[in-house]
Amino acid sequence: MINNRQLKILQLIIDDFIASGTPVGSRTISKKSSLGISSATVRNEMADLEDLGYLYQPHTSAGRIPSDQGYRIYVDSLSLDRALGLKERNLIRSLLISGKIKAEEVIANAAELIAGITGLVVIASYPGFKKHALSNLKLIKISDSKVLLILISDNEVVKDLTLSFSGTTQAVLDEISDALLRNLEGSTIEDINVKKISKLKYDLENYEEVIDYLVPILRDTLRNIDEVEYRVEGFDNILSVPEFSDGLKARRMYQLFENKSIFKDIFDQITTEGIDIKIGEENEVAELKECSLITTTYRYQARDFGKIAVLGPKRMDYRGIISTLEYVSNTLSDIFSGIYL
Amino acid sequence: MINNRQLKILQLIIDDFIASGTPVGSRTISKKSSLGISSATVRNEMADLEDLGYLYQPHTSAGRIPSDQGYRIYVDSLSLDRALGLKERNLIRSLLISGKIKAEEVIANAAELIAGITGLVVIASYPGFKKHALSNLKLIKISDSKVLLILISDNEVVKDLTLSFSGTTQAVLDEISDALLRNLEGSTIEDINVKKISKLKYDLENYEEVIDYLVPILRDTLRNIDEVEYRVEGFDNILSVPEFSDGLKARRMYQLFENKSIFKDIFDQITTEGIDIKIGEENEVAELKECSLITTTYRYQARDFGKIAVLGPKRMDYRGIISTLEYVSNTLSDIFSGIYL
DNA sequence: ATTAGCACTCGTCCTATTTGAGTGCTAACT
DNA sequence: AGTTAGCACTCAAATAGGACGAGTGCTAAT
Repeated sequence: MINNRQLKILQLIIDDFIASGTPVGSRTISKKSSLGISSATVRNEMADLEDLGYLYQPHTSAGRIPSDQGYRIYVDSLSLDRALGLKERNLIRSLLISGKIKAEEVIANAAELIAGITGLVVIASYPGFKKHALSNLKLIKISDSKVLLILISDNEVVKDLTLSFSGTTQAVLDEISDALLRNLEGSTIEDINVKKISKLKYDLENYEEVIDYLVPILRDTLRNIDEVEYRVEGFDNILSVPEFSDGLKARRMYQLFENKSIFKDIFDQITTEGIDIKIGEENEVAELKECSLITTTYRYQARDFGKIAVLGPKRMDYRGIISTLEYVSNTLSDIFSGIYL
Repeated sequence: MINNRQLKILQLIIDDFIASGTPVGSRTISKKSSLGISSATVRNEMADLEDLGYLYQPHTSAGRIPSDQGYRIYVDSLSLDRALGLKERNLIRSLLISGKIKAEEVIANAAELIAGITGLVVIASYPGFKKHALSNLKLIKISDSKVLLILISDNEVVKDLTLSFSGTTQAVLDEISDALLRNLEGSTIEDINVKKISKLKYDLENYEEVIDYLVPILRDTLRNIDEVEYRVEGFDNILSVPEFSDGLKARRMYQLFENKSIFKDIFDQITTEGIDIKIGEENEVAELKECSLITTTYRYQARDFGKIAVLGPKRMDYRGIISTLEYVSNTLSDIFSGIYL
């Protein structure tokens, strides 16, 4: 299929293209390569590599550019040994263990760090909420017509929701809160349904009316809780990437990120644990077919994962990004498993 | 100083420049104007207007562009009668009264609406928190080591803060919450100090230790509550504005908005109530000296105001934006005063 | 005071022309 | 049989040169 020398040449071409962004010619490779090969030979090999679909020419008299397939074989053959030095590792770890309390903040911090290192956009997902058990709950009076509902899950995620709810006192709300919690504690959010809520009536005989009023509001509210939340860091980086810096493309990217549902699409295509790489057309999300996406998962609790993705042009530093992402996600897993407490 | 005809010509030039974005020549004005004036005459007047500092030429053989001073006199002479038709007013009002519950959502909604209408960036500030009285408070257990503090002010703003706080039960937290509220209710957030919190000890004899632990945490937390929060809508619009659409400028703008403190600077320069217009160099914020900023205030409660600003290139539709902003802020004031309940 | 007319300026657009980085192919070399 | 020197060829990008035209300022006539 592809012989050793061809692979070596392909790697050199891609390395050069990633660095320069311009099509790579045979002479450049001939000079660089330690193989002691003339440009004519390189030309012959390049022609073969093009026939195999790993390279293409933007126009006849230009150098070569890697195709998605070319990037793929390049990435698969990448060696990650010593990609990250001890210094870098220590720096990353110390920046991750920065004393943030909330899981959200830790993740946001990590995403920002990766964005800084890679100069690309980072998308992170927080652990889910719907699939976790309710561990605490409180209704708090905001005003005569509004009540705040606070939900806390056993993975320490906090949700607050404002309900329209009038004519009550905090004392009554406290009683209702206690009763709700008694009945719902331990249920997962998605298991909380009308039946469970309605049972409260037996528990709170004096407040039947209030319960009747509250049930439909609560049901609708719970139904609309998002399963996962997302965080984007380093969007501004993309505005400096030549591939995206014209106004129209930048705007499309911005608008893409405004609709949170895109993040679900992006992450749902990743089914494996650990590092996953989607190059160009390999992406199922249409808007990202000009991009590469490197994703990793971090372990949050026993069986719960969050994901972190780096998004950028296909021409990106795969080696560095993979190593960084791998190290950060491992460190996050350690942090959440309590190793650094 | 400047005579009637000169003003008229200046207005025509600026109208044309706002619409076209290209320097305006004497022939264009001569044809458009109802004054029945030849291009030569217009040229003479234009030369005078340039001497007066209202116009300038980007290069010798080009038409004229308004200076900041020119925009200023143009804006000051603007008539706003019937700038907004009944249809538009009704549409705006109906979109504002969209059944949102939270004040934050109402404002975000309004900002988005204005961004859509004007095609520019909108920055809105929510009413403050520190200067309002505390109306409700609750400590909620998140996990063994974390507690959530919910603060509600009498202007219905909700703040939630996560505290590091271990080894307690919800029952204890409820008692402490009640005691805290008894002592602090009605105080403004900025008035809550160590002395007030410490008095709790007399109220909660059994929990001295807990209180000792809580006091410094609470004090630091309260000190760090932001006075005002901000919301930006329509940032993507700026990516389509020719004046800002190159990558570097767009990135600078994005980064400018990432540091929330810039919003304080932007709004602090506005001291008047109602519509305020800052054109180019009139802006005290250095990064906005190429922009125009139109701000308005809306009344939230008796003596509390929020602000909404439209930010864009100096070449913007002042008339339309001012009218829209004025109408929206008035309608918001009405909504918050309860007229539409 | 206004305007027609004219010379002049200068950015923009269009059209060669040149340049140079690159290719593919062939024939000679090892 | 694989490698390489050599050469003709291609084509994007850079350069140079007009021509164009939108604009000005000034002057002289109305």
